[in-house]
Amino acid sequence: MKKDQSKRLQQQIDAINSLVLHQIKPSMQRIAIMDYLITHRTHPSADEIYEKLSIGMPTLSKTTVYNTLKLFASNGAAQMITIDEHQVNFDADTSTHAHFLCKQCGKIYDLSLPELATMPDMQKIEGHLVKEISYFYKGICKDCLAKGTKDSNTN
Amino acid sequence: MKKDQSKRLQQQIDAINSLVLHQIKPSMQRIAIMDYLITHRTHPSADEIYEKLSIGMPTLSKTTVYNTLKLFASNGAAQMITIDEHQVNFDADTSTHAHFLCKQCGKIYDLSLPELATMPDMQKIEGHLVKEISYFYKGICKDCLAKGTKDSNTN
DNA sequence: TTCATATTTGTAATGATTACATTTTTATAT
DNA sequence: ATATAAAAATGTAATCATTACAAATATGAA
Repeated sequence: MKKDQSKRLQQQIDAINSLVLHQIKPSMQRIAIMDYLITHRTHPSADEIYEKLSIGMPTLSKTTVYNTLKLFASNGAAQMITIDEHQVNFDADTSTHAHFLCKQCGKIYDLSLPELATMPDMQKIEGHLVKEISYFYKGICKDCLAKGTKDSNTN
Repeated sequence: MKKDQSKRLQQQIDAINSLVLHQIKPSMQRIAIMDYLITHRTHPSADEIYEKLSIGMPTLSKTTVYNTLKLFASNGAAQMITIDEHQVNFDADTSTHAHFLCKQCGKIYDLSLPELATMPDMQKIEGHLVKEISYFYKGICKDCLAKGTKDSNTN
């Protein structure tokens, strides 16, 4: 229907705006990747993005996805999340917020921790110039806790 | 001299104590690895530990180092630090403290952030059970700032 | 000593990420 | 429009940290 199309279009525009805002020249691939990041708030990995996008964009190269995400990160258009020791994840939300990784299902959640947000960017801590901040939490997520409650919740 | 020897011995004992405290049966390799972690507060990687220890312990296997560090981490005897996207680093100090990675020299610093230490372990945040907490900061360290100040410090 | 179990070892995968050379696209000047 | 240079994307082949796995060794109880 018409509404879906115009919504899609608006999303594309949002992606382009974010690129331009962060001094990144838009291209088909960059728009597609940024769009994916904005519309999928699941903190995808490079490989995940590649797998999904290459369906509708068969010529897409995995190298392009890696290069583009690295570009996004260094221009502040995306956040690189190293919460999982096995792969890097990405987040289009570059505001300082915390992440929670469920050790059981592997899902990464956003956490809003208002008391931490008070720290301004680009400040010095113990003499070091801070450019990036990450708050990572790991454990068992709400959903997995609920599932596990059935019988074994002793540990 | 005598003093050095007794100091070394005390360090070994500290390593063993940490293992036993965390329900890890001591072995030559485990003691050596824990001892290395305690006496080298540089947040070494598995490979770094292997390279250094294998000099005085030629039969040591890299797999053992990896397995042992994983064991330490899951028993709370060491902290796994995923601040660097290229490799995992380890810290024998399991108290909740922050880490700072210098993007220029790659060194990892400990940061004591008193206001963050207030959060007790094992609490729930937004319904998720938190078991581990990591605070990561990245930027340019004190030393690199000092070196760089000579001429180019405009950016 | 003997058996069972835990630990270590060495080698061979695995798999995410990167290097690199080639091809394609884009922008600009003619 | 065309030529040309620069930027971006592509595909393949490395790299390299980490893990899987099977064999060897050490440990501890019976």
